[in-house]
Amino acid sequence: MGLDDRKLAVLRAIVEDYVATQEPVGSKALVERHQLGVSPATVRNDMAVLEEEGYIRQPHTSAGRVPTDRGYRLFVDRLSRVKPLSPAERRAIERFLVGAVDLDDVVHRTVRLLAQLTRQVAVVQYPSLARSSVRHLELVPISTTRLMLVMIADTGRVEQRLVELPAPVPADDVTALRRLVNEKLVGSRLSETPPLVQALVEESPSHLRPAMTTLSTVLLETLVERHEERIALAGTANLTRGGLLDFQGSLRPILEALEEEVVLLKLIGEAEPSTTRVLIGDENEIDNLRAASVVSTGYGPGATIVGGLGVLGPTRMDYPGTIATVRAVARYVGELLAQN
Amino acid sequence: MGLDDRKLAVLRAIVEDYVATQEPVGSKALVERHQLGVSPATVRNDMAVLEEEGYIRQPHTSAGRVPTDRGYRLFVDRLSRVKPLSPAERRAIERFLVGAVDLDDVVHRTVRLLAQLTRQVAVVQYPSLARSSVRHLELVPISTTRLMLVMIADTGRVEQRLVELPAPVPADDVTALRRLVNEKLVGSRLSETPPLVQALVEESPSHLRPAMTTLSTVLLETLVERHEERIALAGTANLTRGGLLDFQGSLRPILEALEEEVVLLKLIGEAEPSTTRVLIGDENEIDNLRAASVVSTGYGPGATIVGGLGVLGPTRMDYPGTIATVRAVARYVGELLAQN
DNA sequence: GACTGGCACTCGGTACAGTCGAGTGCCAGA
DNA sequence: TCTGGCACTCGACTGTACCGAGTGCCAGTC
Repeated sequence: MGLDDRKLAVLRAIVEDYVATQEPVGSKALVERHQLGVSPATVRNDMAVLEEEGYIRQPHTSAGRVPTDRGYRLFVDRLSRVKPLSPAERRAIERFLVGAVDLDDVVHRTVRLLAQLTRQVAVVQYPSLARSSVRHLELVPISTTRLMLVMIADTGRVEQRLVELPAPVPADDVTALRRLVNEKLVGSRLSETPPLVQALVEESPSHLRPAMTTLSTVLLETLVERHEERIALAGTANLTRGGLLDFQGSLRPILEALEEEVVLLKLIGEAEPSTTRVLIGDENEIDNLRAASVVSTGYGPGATIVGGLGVLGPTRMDYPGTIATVRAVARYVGELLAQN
Repeated sequence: MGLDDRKLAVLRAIVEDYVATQEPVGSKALVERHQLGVSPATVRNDMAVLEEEGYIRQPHTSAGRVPTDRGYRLFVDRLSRVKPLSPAERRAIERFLVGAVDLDDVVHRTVRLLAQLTRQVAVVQYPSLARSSVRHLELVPISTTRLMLVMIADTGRVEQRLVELPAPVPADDVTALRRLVNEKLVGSRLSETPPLVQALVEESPSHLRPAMTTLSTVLLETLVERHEERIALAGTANLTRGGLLDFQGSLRPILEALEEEVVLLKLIGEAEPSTTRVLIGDENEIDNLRAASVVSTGYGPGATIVGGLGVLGPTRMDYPGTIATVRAVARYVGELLAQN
């Protein structure tokens, strides 16, 4: 049972109108606003088919039609025309991102920009440590038995951990430790460090062995294994746009999900190069977000991906516009990172 | 026109009942639930006086009474009895905060704990740089003309900035710079550094002068002047408790305000030692938060204050319980910080 | 003078009936 | 295959009536 071109055009028109007006759209309004070249009655027949196929549905008998998740999916996959960014948006992006002083700043600006442009909830993942390389490791003595380990990654991320040494370590030894770890680890990807760290312990002179052992434990455990991912969020106030119509009036589950970093990471962290992922309503694995859609993509300097970013909004969302914006922002951020 | 003891008891009963039930409380229900020892008619007379004085009001003619902001204020100042923490809460606090590995971790755990215990929106300010001292400054060469400046503060905060040097600086000079800044600045409070930094530039050998000048600019501008405050937030989902009754159904302004770091800082950042500040509804200077109350206090190791924390909720809030929890959490966090 | 019981009154909430109109499905005809 | 027409459905809105919680007031009592 194929859908001919006109039926697809009808679906597209329904999606576009519903997204714009937020009201179920009827056959009459449809022919008035779009040049379909047929009468309302014909459109009604098409609608009946579309409904049977599960692309649209009627909220109640005497109302217009509303797209289903499946309808949005078809729309996104086959019907939406790419919407180029307006010059104003383009300018906004550039203006927003120049002058960022450090990574924190870049991420914060980006997430706000994204929230503002899409008028939805924006999420930006910090460059993943798993995808970073070590640029420098610093050991700062806090007391004789305590070191602050500072790792600077090539992506700009800086992580610090307190290391409790088993025994006091003199300043000279700290210098030696610093030299050793830097020689061995600088330049390598964090995901590849475990064997290197192992070797580091084995190769270190015996008087440094105990300290190096604790140090390596901290390194492995906190930086590599449970690789600390960070997330920035903005625009939650946008959830309240459209009154209580979106999310059927229960913001609760959405807000709860947004507080779980793990959930957010799942949403936007699994980015693949140069694809933009769109999850619509039910397609979402997280129950709390079944009423929402997510548009996400990866970003990074050049062609490599170091993290993800995206937005979350009602299924009734301007997909073409949102996709365009998300992509554009990701590209700009990538360029920005490439400069450093 | 003094309020005698019974009128105060009536006000207290109204506040307690309204907070518990979220429904306007009438004279009859009041005498049933509290041992006031008088008849409903008498209570009604008292209520009339309380209303005249602006402590309570009637949402509509045929309804019970509801406390006004002024009523809550009186309640908080003179009527509420301190509510000791339950052992369960006490245990929760301890359990939640042990095992924190670094400052980020402490702050995140704290803000979640606070949100969970009070069932409201929790805000925790990172230890303020203005109130921190320099523990160590590190310069990491990124390229010949770029340094990463890492400052470790005694409060555990670690800040990094990229420094663009006017001309290439050899490794030896970086070492010299590092030694100079550390000698001069370690141990001093950030708020007191400007004259020291000035001296640093003037005293530095001429071949280091240009680099030191840029370095000092970065130091002053980004770390001292617009001293970067950081904030953690949790529990926004709690805003949706109590349906749409609180905040008269418009979460919007609240969510917007919560996204503004400046606003949050104003709320909880102006902490004075050992006081717990309670801002009720209208008392709040921020228009968007006129429908909310804020309970905040300072925290820090020992008696010193390094930052603020607090919660935000509906004016209809369990003030005694919230105040007790906020204080307790602040105390525990202080102890935790003192250990480092 | 302070408290109480009684009573009339107010007014939001709910239930119900009636009307309106947008939108549909179906069918006969072009 | 499309179209115009028509009967039908059902949510939204309006107006009415009623109930009851809660009040204010007043006369009476301690």
